[in-house]
Amino acid sequence: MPARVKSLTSTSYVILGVLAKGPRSGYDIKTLADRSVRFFWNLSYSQIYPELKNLTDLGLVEPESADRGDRHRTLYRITPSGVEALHEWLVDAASAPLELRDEMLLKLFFADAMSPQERLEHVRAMRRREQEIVRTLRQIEPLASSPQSPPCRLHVLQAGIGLHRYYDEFLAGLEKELAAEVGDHA
Amino acid sequence: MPARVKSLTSTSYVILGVLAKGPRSGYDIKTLADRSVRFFWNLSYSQIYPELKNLTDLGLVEPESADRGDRHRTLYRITPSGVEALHEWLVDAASAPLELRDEMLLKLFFADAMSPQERLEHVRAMRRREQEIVRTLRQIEPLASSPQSPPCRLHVLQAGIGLHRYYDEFLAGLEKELAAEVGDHA
DNA sequence: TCCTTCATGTAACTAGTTACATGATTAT
DNA sequence: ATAATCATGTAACTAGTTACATGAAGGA
Repeated sequence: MPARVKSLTSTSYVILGVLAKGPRSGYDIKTLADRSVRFFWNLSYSQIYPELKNLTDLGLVEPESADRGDRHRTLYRITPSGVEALHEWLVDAASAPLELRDEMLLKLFFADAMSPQERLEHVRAMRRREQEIVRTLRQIEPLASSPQSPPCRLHVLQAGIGLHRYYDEFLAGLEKELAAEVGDHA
Repeated sequence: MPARVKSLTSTSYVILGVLAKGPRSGYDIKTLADRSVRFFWNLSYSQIYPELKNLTDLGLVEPESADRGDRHRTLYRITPSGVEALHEWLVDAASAPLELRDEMLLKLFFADAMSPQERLEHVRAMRRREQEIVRTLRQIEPLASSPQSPPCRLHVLQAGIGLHRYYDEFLAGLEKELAAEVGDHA
């Protein structure tokens, strides 16, 4: 008797999508997700392990023991039903909304309650953050450019790099404007 | 004896930020947020009303009855402690991470399991979504450009418009590439 | 009369984060 | 030795969504 089974969420499909390339452990899934989808869909261990159980109950993945010495390890393999479920989700054209949450942009929105100097410092902090994200994404680029990796992976990475570069450039314009106001040309 | 008080979240500060302009009802806060911060920080009634109580317990806002006829109505006014709390949050330079969640980008990431035609259709759906967001944001522009509105409001709106326009342009390039592949020049 | 807007809230659920807990293997 | 990586999970909490529930005022 299977445990009460939950329906699938985007997180479930991320896991199925990763497993579509071959059997992986929960740990592998986390590592791979951190190097790819993390920037627009983050996963944590406390979501992955329970979800692997749920997918097993639904017959969409199958666990297989793959211990290495005393270290116990379970690989999960996607089943034909799993492949089917993944494909159904993929081709569903229902347009999900983009969700953006940016506390720093929120602060910028209320920045009239800050001094011009504080505003300027805030925009600079935002720029540092964006530049850091771009650096991180660029480090992944060689992986996504390899011939084993399908082109869509690189497309998505380039979208991410482009968006964060655009954001930084926008903030650069704003920084200039605010710096002129303050008389700070650092 | 105040109820158990929760500490402040970004959502609390959005409410304080709105109330900094003057007393508002929960309903007003929702309406204003929907026309401004919604695109990078969404609020729902079921967050607003309990949070107004919490902020009251903390002494950061004060309720005042402002019934209109038989329709009962409570306005909340920010207190000096509330203004202080808002300012402390604003100037805290701790760089919060940007959170982006985009299920459609997720599908694009796994698009190698789709046919080229399906991929193309997906990118077109994404473009329609981005164009719709840009249209909505542009409708807000006159409000944010008015002299009563501080410049930071307009800056944030322009950041949003720019980002979504950039996203659409990126997808346009991708669409072109995929259309050439499929031999579809619609 | 009927629809929209104004107005306030709760209950139940779903999703996600953080902290905790453990221990083997591999590289330095 | 010891630090990093591999490996798996739970418990408690926090945040957020969806559905429900109600009703007055104002405009068409």
